Amino acid sequence: MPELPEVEATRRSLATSLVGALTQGVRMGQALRWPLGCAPDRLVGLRVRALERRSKYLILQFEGGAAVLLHLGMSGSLSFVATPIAPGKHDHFDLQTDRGTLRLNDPRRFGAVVFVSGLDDPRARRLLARLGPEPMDDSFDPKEFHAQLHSRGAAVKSLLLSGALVVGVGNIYAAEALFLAGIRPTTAGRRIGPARALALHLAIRKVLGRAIDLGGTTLRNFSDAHGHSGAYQDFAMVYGREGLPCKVCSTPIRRIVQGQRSSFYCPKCQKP
DNA sequence: ACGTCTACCTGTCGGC
DNA sequence: TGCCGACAGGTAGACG
Repeated sequence: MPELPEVEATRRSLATSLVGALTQGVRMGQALRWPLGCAPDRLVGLRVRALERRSKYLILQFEGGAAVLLHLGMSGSLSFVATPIAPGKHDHFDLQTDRGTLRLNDPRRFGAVVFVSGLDDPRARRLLARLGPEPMDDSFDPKEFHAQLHSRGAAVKSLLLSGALVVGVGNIYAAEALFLAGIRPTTAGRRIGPARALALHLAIRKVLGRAIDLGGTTLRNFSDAHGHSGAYQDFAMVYGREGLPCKVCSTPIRRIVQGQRSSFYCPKCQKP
């Protein structure tokens, strides 16, 4: 589920409730992608200082420097409620605070909750230090983006998903941004000139920005921490629309597989 | 260094 | 009704 807009929607919906809260207890369900990295008790008695986001990781920072990295994987979502109901089959992490309980529900368990003593902790660095630029930051520079694209032979879709050129773009928004930029997902990075690179740079920001404003995309079960669904799926131009007419030119949308993932594109609007 | 593939796990849906 | 395969929003790590 969650790409950058969904993670950001989650962060925004949680920040007010969590910042300043005091942790009081932890409940673990089934194992997630990685072990927590500390005894659960270590998470009790900490004051939340901030809730940040880097790429698709949420970073729950505590006073004193410790932090919890949260990743939602493919199927994770967070909720925050004053008085939680009994945990269900897929509720794998509860963090109880004096203001309510933060709960991670993740049926596929590709998500993760990792405790680190600080952001310079090796475990944190291994996950965060090598990430590409944030799409909405100045560090995501159009000229550098073009230079990186131009130096690679792989398909532009794969390059977007790799997180090396820019982070936060997943399978849905890669398809949507490439449609907006008029570029086929199979186009080799090195075949993309400055003008198309600039168009793609703009398209990535536009698509992600719009999706953030709409609270993300809800395909099956994503919702923010207060249970609100996203609305971006109603505006998708190509994702999940195989065989349906292109909203611009009516040509049927095609689906292909790249790197074991579906890609959707309009063969007329998007040029090789 | 780069590009590609595997593995992790559960649920849902369509076809027979 | 049940079985079976395809597919689903991510990504670290292994391999050539």
